[in-house]
Amino acid sequence: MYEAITIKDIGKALGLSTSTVSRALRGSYEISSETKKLVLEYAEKINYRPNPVALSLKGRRNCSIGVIVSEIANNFFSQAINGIESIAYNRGYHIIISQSHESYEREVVNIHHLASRSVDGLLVSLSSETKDLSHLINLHEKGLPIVFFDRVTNEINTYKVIADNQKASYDATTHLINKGYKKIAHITSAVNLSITKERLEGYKNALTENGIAYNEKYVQYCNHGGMMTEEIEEALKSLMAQKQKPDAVVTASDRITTCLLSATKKLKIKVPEQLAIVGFTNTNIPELFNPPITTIRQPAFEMGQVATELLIKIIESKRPVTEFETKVLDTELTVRESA
Amino acid sequence: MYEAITIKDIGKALGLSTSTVSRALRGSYEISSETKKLVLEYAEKINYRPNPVALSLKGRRNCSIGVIVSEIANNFFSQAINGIESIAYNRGYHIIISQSHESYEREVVNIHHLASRSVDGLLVSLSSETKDLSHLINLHEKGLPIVFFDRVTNEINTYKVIADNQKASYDATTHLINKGYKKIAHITSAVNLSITKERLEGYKNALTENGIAYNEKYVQYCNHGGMMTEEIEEALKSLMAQKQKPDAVVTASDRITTCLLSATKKLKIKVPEQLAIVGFTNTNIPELFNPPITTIRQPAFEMGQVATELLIKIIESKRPVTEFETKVLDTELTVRESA
DNA sequence: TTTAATTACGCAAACGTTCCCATGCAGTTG
DNA sequence: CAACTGCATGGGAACGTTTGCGTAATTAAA
Repeated sequence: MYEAITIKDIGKALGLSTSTVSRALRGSYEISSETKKLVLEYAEKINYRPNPVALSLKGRRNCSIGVIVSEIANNFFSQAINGIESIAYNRGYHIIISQSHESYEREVVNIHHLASRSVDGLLVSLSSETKDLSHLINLHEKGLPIVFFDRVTNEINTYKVIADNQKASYDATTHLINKGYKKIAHITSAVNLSITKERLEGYKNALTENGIAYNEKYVQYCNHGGMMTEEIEEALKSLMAQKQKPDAVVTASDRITTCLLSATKKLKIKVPEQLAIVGFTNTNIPELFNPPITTIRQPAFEMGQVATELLIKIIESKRPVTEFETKVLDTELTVRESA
Repeated sequence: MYEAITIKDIGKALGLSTSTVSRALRGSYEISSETKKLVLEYAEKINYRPNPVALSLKGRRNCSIGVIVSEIANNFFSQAINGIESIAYNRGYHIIISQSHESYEREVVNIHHLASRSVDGLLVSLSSETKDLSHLINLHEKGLPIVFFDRVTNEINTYKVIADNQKASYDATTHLINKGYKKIAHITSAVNLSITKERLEGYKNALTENGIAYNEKYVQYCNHGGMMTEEIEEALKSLMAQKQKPDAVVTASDRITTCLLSATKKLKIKVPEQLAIVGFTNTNIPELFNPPITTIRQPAFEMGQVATELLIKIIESKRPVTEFETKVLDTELTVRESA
């Protein structure tokens, strides 16, 4: 279709073999500086670009990183992606973004696609449906560098970057308790996600430490993570239908928080009078909501940056990396009118 | 790195040549049905996946579509991408997303990267800095299918998908006029974008048709399209510093609208008492803002879908497509309290 | 029975690049 | 002057796949 300029064309034009041209372009010490200069200048002139597909076939790095998240249309992830890109761009890497839409099947398909297009590494935030990790374990065992962020797993030993979810929801819950709320509910994501567990843990700890009994009925899991508004609405209805209506709620994700606010409006529940809300969200405009919303903000951009740095570190490491750690970044609780 | 299963492995295991295996997998008529069955079953069994990199090298389609937008962290674009993906996924295409961050340079680099990874086609929404289109013209002339959406150009003859921007901002402006506002400002994106021109046109038309003089000073261009909050704040300050302060404003993009609302809060300008606002935005939660905001909503998801269908149509067309059209989709004005 | 057609398969080139292994030549050493 | 070294370069295989062409075996037609 496009007849791109190849190394052969250069060779032909200059009366050199392809091997010489290839070496000259890579600056091999074997090539005389005159020839190098000649080749380099000519290549520059005709605007030669090596064909990355051919490079991939030869098994060389192609300086691209695959990113898979559940949903781009989500403040947290889009900010994280911007962080990823900010580092990748500086280090000469391209990023290829893919979405799982919280579907296990799509996650598998997309990860295979990325791997088979021979990205040099993968930045992964798991879908909420994912329980079986064999697709990733396979790739990891074959040596593909992988770094997890936000939604991680401990079935794979590699670098992970997460927010201090446990502490964040502990603080949020404690804040509510200190404000005098006693019947605090928790609306959270799919039960098997790492973030769900961590956030639930913090919530529980805060309750028990303050002598409030943990009530299972106050915890609502949303398997679609807020992608479906009905789900949140159901959760809210189910909470408000209980004999002991909760007077506050800690929400565990970006979409859940905004959807919940929407749902309270729809069901005419007054915030914070009837129900106080403090939620995880990375919206840029929490103060514009009615009421301005008390938020737990994750350092999304920074998480993306850190994850990318770690990934590139593995990719560029001469020897296989075997010592990994999990970076835990601080969150930020900002109190506004909703709680 | 990963030793994937190749066609050779299958051949070796089955005592067949690679060509036979290849043909059997593609269902060639030259291969006996027994052999086909044998190969197919074995391939299935060992979970063979053709190497897309090798396929690309051979110049075959690889069923992937490159998408470039200015910014993912933008309701309009993330919804459009979801629309793109919904079609692509059904038709067996993968999408590779890239951001220009409104930078011409990044747009060029990323488009080259996508093209050189031999995507089958490109879905493009131009960056606000882009004036020179030679990078795209080149690819287009070489036969790479390209469809533009939202931010288009008429320098390239291909399919385009846009919202009816002219009508949308005409309607919005008319709505303000009907509400009694007379001093209507317009905060918009970079001056050279197609959407900017179209939206400005509608704004102007509404004014003149209602006997209101068009005032150049009431139009503020934001070259970063709302990516920088300061820019919007400056625009607002500059408007409010005029002798004849505007009493209403039509904002021309997602980020501009929310940033403007933020800025009014910061500068303690009451909406809609001191300044009415109606804006283009695709936020899912316009009713949650304070005040609930009057919006012009673009059919982002649908635009993505239509653009993708058209692109795949070009990609899969046997003969070169030469007749193109520009699809114009309706927008939706929803009146809320901000105007 | 000979010849032609058909079927079912293999060989090898090609895509663009890298890289190991020559090869030729100049200069140096003994 | 033979043997070696170092240098600059070329030849060609390899990566995984497709595909044009060739060909053996079988079958059908003459």
